[in-house]
Amino acid sequence: MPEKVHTYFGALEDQSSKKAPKAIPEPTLAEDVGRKKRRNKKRKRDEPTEEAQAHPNNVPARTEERVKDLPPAVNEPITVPSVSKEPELEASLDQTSAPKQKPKARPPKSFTDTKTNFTSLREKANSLYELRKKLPIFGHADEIRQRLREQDVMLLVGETGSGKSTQIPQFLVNEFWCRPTPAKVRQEDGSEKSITVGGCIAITQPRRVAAISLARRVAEEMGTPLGSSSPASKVGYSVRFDTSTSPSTRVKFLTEGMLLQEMLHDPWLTKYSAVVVDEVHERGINVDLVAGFLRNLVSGKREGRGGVPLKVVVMSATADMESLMGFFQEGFKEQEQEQKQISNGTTNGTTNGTSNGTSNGKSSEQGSRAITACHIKGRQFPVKTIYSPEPVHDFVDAALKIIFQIHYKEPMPGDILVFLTGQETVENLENLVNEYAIGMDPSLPKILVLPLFAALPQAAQQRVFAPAPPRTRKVILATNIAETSVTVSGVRYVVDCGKAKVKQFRTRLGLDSLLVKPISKSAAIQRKGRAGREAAGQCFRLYTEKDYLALDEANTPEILRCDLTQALLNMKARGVDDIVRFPFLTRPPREALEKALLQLFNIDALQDDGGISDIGLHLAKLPLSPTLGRVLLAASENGYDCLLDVIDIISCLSVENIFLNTTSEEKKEAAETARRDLYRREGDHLTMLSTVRAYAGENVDRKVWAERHLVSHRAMQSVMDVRKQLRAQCRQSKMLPREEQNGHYPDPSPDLILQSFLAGFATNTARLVPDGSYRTIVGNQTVAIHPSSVLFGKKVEAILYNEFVFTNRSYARGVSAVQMDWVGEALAGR
DNA sequence: GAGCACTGC
Repeated sequence: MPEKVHTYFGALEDQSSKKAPKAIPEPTLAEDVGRKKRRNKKRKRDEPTEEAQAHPNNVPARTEERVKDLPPAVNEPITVPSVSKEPELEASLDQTSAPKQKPKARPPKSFTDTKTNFTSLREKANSLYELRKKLPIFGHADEIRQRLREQDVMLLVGETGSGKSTQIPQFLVNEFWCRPTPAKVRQEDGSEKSITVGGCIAITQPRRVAAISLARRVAEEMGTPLGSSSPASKVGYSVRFDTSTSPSTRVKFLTEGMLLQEMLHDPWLTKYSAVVVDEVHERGINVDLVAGFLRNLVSGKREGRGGVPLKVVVMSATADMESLMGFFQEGFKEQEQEQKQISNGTTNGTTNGTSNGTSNGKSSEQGSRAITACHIKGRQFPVKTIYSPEPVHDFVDAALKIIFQIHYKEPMPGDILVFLTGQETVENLENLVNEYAIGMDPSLPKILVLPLFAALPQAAQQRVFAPAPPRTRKVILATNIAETSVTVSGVRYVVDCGKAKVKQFRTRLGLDSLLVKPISKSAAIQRKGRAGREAAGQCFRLYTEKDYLALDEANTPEILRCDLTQALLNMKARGVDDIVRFPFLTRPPREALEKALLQLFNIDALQDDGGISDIGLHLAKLPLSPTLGRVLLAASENGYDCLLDVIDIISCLSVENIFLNTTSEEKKEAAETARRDLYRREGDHLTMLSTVRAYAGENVDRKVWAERHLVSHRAMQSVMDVRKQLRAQCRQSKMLPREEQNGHYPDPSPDLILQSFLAGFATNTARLVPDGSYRTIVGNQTVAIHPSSVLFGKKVEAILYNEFVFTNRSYARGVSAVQMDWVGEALAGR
């Protein structure tokens, strides 16, 4: 039986004690994104077939007559015969609180599509509607709409399974405030310009897969084609390398990074009537920036939107709403104070209607200035927690015992998901389980061990999603990837080691460290929840209850753990002059901010007065770290050939490792032989270049080529995507000639290439000292060349490195040999 | 002698 669904709404009455309807598993977000072209082609091929299968009696319509009488894209109702009252459809008709608008005052653009089978799309949508009605959030549609009519900012806690990500955009899309609105904005020269503001809802997601699969699901539910597949499509998405929207798009799922990028070009987000920020609790650095910019946008005078409000919905799965509430309130307060000062302090009624954490909306004199909050309980089956009675020293060993204990005692079906720290522990445990399984009682069900980590080739990852063979229990050994990015169905038992590898940037040393640390309570709860998606489950924590209680409440926000150079560049490019006054959701330490500013000065991204330079503006628009972007600009001054070569290398540096890890001795030797013709004695940078050139020049079968050279085909596909994007961007900004010359590339010039790199990485250098070790030139830290480098074990005058990381010791990764006088010149030039 | 997870016009 499902747990009781308990739902309450702000300060309103408690509606608990309703029984939950039968759970519907959310669509899994685990599907492979694949490559853009392949998917786009596939989608076009597959969709009609899928529909035909779903409705065997429905002959796919070729006809135009069905299509031509479709209403325009906006306000097109889906007829739901069995439902007497569908709140969503009434939204645009309900004018009790909305200002009256002539229905056809400004008819939205209509685009016709003669190819899509709209009838079958609608039938699908109608059948999905029955499932939507059962989502915990569904009953609150009216209330949510009502509140957002009155207020601009809403905070929504929606637990896993509440349906918030798919339903909220549908609740809002037909609201009167969500229509394109004509507005006048004052331009820099003082003249007025007429523009259209709004009409579209943006929903941000931290991950690409989530953005794409949510868009696909919402398109189905709304009975509209997806993205660019039809000009009449109302739902689209936008992620790097893959944007699929149409002229009629009204609901757009995008990654946080993509929204930031859009904001660089359109700071007032004039396309949007609302921005829904989903999964804020994950607190990636991009979501912090988005939140800061949005706060400035809603609490400011909206002059760039001609005064048209922007609605902001901030959604989180965990209940830490107080800090968010305070965050947005402060923005409104600051603005009130400013206005007070302007109007000489004679305004009245400045009390904010949100003092006790909730707002009843109507009473607030600030109207749209108030913030409203609501909490929707999720749908989750109960999960029993079993703690280790004693502290555990070896969690691999402890996990092994628990896995077999579960397997012997617990009934089938019920797969086991084990959370470990990394590839190494996963592979160790994999071997152990397989060894023990050999001696298992043959009358017992079999065990199928499946590793799952990001570096695993795609095909191996997919095995995890296949259902277990008969009489077999799946044991999935996963890293953090299974905590948020990937949902595995069939899991009823979770084993949680309580640890994860965490990356932490140490400002003072300019060093990234990757260390095993205890997870937070909210991560522990998230892991546990993975056992209760489909039925009641159990979670075995390989730590004591006391240890659990001592854990941090939430994960450390990324903004406190990473290099801030890129974030600050983005802010500067958006015209934030005073970084210290920027509304940070969590303020990073002053030292970290200063260090990042210094770095931006060092690469000429800022002028002496702290304002952004032309170089900085250019860098902000590149899909690269500012440092790599600087290298690209430097290379462009060394001629087309150098720039093309540097693009190839930068493309490699901005994706995961392109060389496959070799585990066995045997493979290692094979790899050495296979890769010998790729290795360059100048170092890793030139080795990457020769690899990209060889891969790109392979016309027969790149996959086979990659396998033979023990190069990751998946990584190389990303490299080619980045390379293409960077080349296109360089052509656009005239750094490369318009035409792509597909000719023969001359031999690279290692000196020019490495000198270009020094323009961004002059401080990432080390020299050989008499004892045979390397010391950083700035800071005099000892650093060792990473074993994955082609220069590992070699001694050269000086090295340039891409990354300085600490695991067991300090390593330089991505290393090339440079001359000391180049380094001297690069450092003197600043 | 070694590789947590995400992400970008």
